Amino acid sequence: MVRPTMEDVAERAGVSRALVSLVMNNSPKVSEARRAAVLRAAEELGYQPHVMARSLASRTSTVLGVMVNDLRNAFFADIVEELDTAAQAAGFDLILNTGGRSPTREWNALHNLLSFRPAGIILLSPVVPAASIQVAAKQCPVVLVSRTIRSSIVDTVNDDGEAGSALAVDHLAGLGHRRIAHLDGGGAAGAAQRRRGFESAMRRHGLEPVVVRSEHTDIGGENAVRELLGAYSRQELPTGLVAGNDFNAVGAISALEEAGLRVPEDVSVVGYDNTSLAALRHLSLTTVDQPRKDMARLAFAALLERVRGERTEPVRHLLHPSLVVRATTAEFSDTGGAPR
Amino acid sequence: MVRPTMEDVAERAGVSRALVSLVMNNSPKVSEARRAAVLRAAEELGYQPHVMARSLASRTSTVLGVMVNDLRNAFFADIVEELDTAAQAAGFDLILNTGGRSPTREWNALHNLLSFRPAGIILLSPVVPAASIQVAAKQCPVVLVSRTIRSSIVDTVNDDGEAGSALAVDHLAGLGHRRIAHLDGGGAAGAAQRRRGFESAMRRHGLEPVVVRSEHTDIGGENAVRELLGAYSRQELPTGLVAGNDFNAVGAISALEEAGLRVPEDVSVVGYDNTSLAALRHLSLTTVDQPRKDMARLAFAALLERVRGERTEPVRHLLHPSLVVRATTAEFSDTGGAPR
DNA sequence: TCTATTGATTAGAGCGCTCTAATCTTGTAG
DNA sequence: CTACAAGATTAGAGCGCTCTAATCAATAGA
Repeated sequence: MVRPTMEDVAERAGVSRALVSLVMNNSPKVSEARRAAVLRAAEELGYQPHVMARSLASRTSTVLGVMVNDLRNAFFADIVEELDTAAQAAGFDLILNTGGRSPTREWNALHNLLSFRPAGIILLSPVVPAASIQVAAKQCPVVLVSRTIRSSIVDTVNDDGEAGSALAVDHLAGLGHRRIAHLDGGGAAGAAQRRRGFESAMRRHGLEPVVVRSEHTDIGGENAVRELLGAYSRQELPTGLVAGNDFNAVGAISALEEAGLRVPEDVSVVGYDNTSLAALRHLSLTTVDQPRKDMARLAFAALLERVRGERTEPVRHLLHPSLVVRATTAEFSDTGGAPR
Repeated sequence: MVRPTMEDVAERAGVSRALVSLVMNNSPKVSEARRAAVLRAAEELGYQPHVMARSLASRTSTVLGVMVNDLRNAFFADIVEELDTAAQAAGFDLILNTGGRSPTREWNALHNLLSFRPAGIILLSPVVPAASIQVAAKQCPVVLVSRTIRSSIVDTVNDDGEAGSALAVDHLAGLGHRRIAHLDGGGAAGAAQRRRGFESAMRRHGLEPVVVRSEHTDIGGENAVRELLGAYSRQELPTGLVAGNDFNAVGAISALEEAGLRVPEDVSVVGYDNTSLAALRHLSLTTVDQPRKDMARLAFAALLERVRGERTEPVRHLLHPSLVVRATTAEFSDTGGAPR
C-alpha cells in the first residue's frame, strides 16, 4: 500500500525531483529525451501524483465541495451527476456531503467541506441561515442552487417557479378551463413561488385562484383532491389542477379516478418537475420541466469564474422552465369528454 | 480568502505549534489552561485544521472514494446517501466520481479517486474489467457493491438476485398461477441472475419458464408484453409476469391495459427494486425489495474493517431481498376475476 | 540539597509536492 | 577563443500539519 513518490521516479529516471514535477505538469521547458525518461520511470513504478500534496504545495485546490440535502430527490441527483461531469472535464473533483434537511447537520457538512480548503462550494437547496452561507462565502466562492440570498459574494441559480406555475395556468386556461386549483406544496423548497405564480397568473386571466394546502407527496395529492371533492359539488369542482410537483399530481390523479372522474376528460392535471415518473407512458403526465442540466452547468460555470477570479460581481441566474404537454391535460368540455 | 494556520493560533495563544496540534486532536496530555487558551485563540481567528495538510503529515486519510455509475438511478443515489451518513458518523468524507457506464470514463474516475490516496474505495456496480479493480485494490481497500469478483483483497456486497426472482415466482405460483413469464433485463446489471433465479424457481415448481428478452425500461416492458400478446392466444397467455425491474413492470402494465387486460384480475405483475415508483398508491406495484440501507452499511463496515486492518480475509455479503406485496398481484382465476 | 519521576511543552524533521532563483549547457556572434 | 543569451536542469525553501525525541517545570523522595 506504500506508493512511490516523485523522489522515487526522479531517482529511477536519473533526474531531479523538480524535473519530474515539471514533467507531471507537462511544462514546455523540458527536453523530449528527459520527458520520455521520466514518463517511462513513472510508468514502471506505477507512479501517480499525490493530489493532496500537490494541493498543499501549490496553494491551489482542485476540489469542489458539494452539499446536497437529499440525494434521493431525483432532481438533485441529476444536478450532482451533471456537476460531476462538468467538474471532471475541467479537472476538478467533487467532495460530497449530505445535509439531511437539518440545519445543524448541514452546517457540519459545510464546515467539513470547508476544511478541505476547496476551490469552491456548491450548495443545493441549503436550509442553513443566510448568515452561515455568508460566513462560508468568505472562505471560498459559493454558489447556491434552488435558493436565493442577498449577498454580493454569492451566486445563485434558480428556476423561475412563478413562471413555471404561470405556464401551467396559461396552458389550462388556453384549453378553456376556468375553475383551476393549485395544490400547494406547503413548506417545501420552491413551493411558495409556485403558489405565487399560480395566483398571479390566475388573476391575469381574470380567474379566481383556488389554493388547497397539500404536500409534495402522492398521499398529499390524494388528500387534497378529497378535500376538493368534499368542498365542491361536481358541477363546481375545478376542472384543472396545478399540482405542487409530479408526485403530488400522481396522488391527485389516483384520488380523482377513485372518485369516478376521468383524467383528462373530466379533470386536467399538470405536474411539476418532469421527473422520470412523468415520462412513463403509463402516466404521461403533463408537467413543468426545470432545465436541470442548464442549472448544473450554469452553477458550475459561475463557480469557475469566481475560482479563476474572472468575476467579482454576483450573478443571479433565473432559468425559465418549460411545459411538457403529455396526456393528462385536455380541452375543457362542459359535459365531460368522450372516453378514449 | 487566506485562512489562519496553526502557527497563527499558536502565536496568538502564546504557545507552540505542536501544542495547538495536540489540542486540535484533543490529546489528553494538555493542561486545561492551555487547552482553553488555544481553543479561544482558534475561535477568535476562525481557525479550522487543514484536512489535506493533516492527511499528508499523518500519512493517513479520512477520504473515501466512491464511484457511481449512474446517480440518476435511485438505487445508487440511495446507497450513496446512506454511505455518506455512515461516513460522516465515522469521520470520513466522500469524494465522488461518476463513471457514466463507460469503462474508460470509469477507469479515469478510479484513477482520479486513487490520486487522493483515499483510505478506501467503494465501487457501485462498476463496469471496468476485474483486472483494473485488482490493480486499484493493491493501492487501498476496495469494496464492490452490485458486482462480484474473484479476488481475495476485494470485498463484495450484493443482493441475491436469484433469490429475488424466486420470491416473485413463489408468490405467483402460490397464488395459483401456472403460466408465468419473465421479462429479461438483457445486459443490465443483475439481469442474468434474476433470469437464472426465475428459471430454476419455475422448474422447482414443475413449471415451464417463459423468458422474453426485454430491457430495464418502461418501453422495454411494453414491447415485451406486445410480443407475448402476439405469440400466445388469450387462453394461453401467461397470467403472471416477473418483470426485470419496476420500470419494466410499469411498461408491461400499460401494454396489458391497452390490450384490454386488467391487472391483477387477468394478469398479475411483479416488479423488482421497490423504487419510489412502486410505492405510489396509483400503481401499488408488488415488487422485490433490495435492502439498500443494509447493503450500504455492510459495504461501509467492510471497508472500515479493511482500513483499520482488522480483517484480511475477503467477505462476500449476499443479502436477501424481500417481497413487497401490493396491488398488482392476485389469485389466478380461470375466468378472470371480477372488476374491482 | 540533589536526584528521580511524572506530566506538560516544544524543537525540528519530514509528509510529497511546487516554485523561485540559481546553476549548468549549448549554440552563436563577435 | 571569449562572451552571452536562451534553454534545460536543479537546489532548496516552504505549503500546514504530525510526531518523535528532547526539554522543561514541578513535585516527591532520599
